[in-house]
Amino acid sequence: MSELRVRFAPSPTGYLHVGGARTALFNWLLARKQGGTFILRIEDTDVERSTRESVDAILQGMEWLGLDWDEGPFYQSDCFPLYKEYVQKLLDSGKAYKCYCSQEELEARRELAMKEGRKPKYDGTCRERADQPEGAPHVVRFRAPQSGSTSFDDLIKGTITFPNEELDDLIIQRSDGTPTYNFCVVIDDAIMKITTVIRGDDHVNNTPRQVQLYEALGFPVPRFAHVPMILGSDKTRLSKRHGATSVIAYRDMGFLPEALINYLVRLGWSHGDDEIFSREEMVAKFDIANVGRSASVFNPEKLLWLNAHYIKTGDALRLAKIVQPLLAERSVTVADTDPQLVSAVKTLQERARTMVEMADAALFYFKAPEAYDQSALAKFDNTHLQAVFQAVSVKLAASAAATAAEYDLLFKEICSENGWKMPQVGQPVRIALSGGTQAPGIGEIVMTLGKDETIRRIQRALVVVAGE
RNA sequence: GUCCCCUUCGUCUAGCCCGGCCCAGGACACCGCCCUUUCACGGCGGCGACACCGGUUCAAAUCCGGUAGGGGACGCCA
Repeated sequence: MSELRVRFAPSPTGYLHVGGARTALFNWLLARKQGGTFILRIEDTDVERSTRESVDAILQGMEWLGLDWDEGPFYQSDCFPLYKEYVQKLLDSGKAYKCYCSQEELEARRELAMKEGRKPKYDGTCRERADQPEGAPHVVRFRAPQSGSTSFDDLIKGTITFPNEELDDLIIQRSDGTPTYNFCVVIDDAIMKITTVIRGDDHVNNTPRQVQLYEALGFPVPRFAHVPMILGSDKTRLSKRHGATSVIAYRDMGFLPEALINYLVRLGWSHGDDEIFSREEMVAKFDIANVGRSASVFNPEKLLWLNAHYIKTGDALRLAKIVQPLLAERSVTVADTDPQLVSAVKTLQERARTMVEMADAALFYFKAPEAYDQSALAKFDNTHLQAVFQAVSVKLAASAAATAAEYDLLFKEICSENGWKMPQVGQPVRIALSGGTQAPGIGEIVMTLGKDETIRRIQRALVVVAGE
């Protein structure tokens, strides 16, 4: 039994998007589950469009998601001499030939074919050409079989068969001497001894040509698993106009990597009715056989729900480290291990769906309100407010309470001593402390703020109210 | 146009391979009720789907055929 070797092979022409991330995840999961090897390979044969920035962005995205690779990253651009060797081999054995048709000619023929309702494939003009004009610009084409059919067993979609007439002689080397994608993947996957190719389903049409190439080159054909696409809400291929598609953009919007991973793994794959998966559970339960055959729509609402779940159940110290820089952007300076910050995080874990929401909601803990929600304040008459603030100040100053529960008890006492109902006290105090009406429980706020700061804010509110 | 693939609630999906347990289960969203000092969390309930047509069968979401719809590919991009 041979050991599993899989790879993720993005082309560095943009950031890591959610579709690519899911493909990488499925590869990673299978490798981890079976104790195989996960390889990262950068497909940068298109020198024009490949950039260093994209490579960095992809690496950064993988790292953030915790998808670590065992070998690589390998760059196809480092292997050009190797590809050339194989092109020559094919040329020597007559399995490839030089084609002198110009791009303009090809373009024109393609358009004509389309217009006449024919398949716009290469017409084979140079296939049997005898003369080899010295120094004339040319590409190298693979001499593909023209009859019969080519098929492969897809681990997800089952057996797929293509009639060979549908496949034309694809270009394996450009006129500038660089190799093309379909040729390089085959060489690389063969040389890296990839046993299972897991990739997006937009590649199924390429697969029969690649199978022919493997055979022509004398390489064993790997197994294939084509995972369905991720679509936008209008059921077309997911793109920028559907909103964010970059993995890093989700990080910046305050999503936790485990939430995105959990969301992605459930998109197209399932394990009964399970929804929440830890990394370990995913690895243990993942099976390519349970990947669905149809495309799925990316649903940001569900991602948000998952994110809320992971914030709710996450470790407060770790979350504090994540909000801290967000707070800094909002000009709040606090150490990420500051007990007050950790306490603030704890009071917000059940209320924030993203870390950005948490940062915004935490602001009031570190900045006393500059203004109060007037319409909320207007629900109470001025003398009542003054009486409440007065009573709270006095009671607090004399109290030894320190926990949220003890503070809650203290507010209950204030209520019973003055014949007030809880909302009559809680709401004004909440406004005095946070400026608004939407905040954690009073006891939690007071505990997080500390007794002294609480009294200061109450006093200030008293002055403002009394001055009106 | 040609080829390839796909089709269960609005969305993600279970069930389909090995027909009956499915007048189809779970989750997100939505609606309602409860909990409650605000906002949330949570609990309970509701709404809501087998694309269509035909066949096989005592019985079909499940098997077979066709139709329609959707997606993808058709590049000296990957």
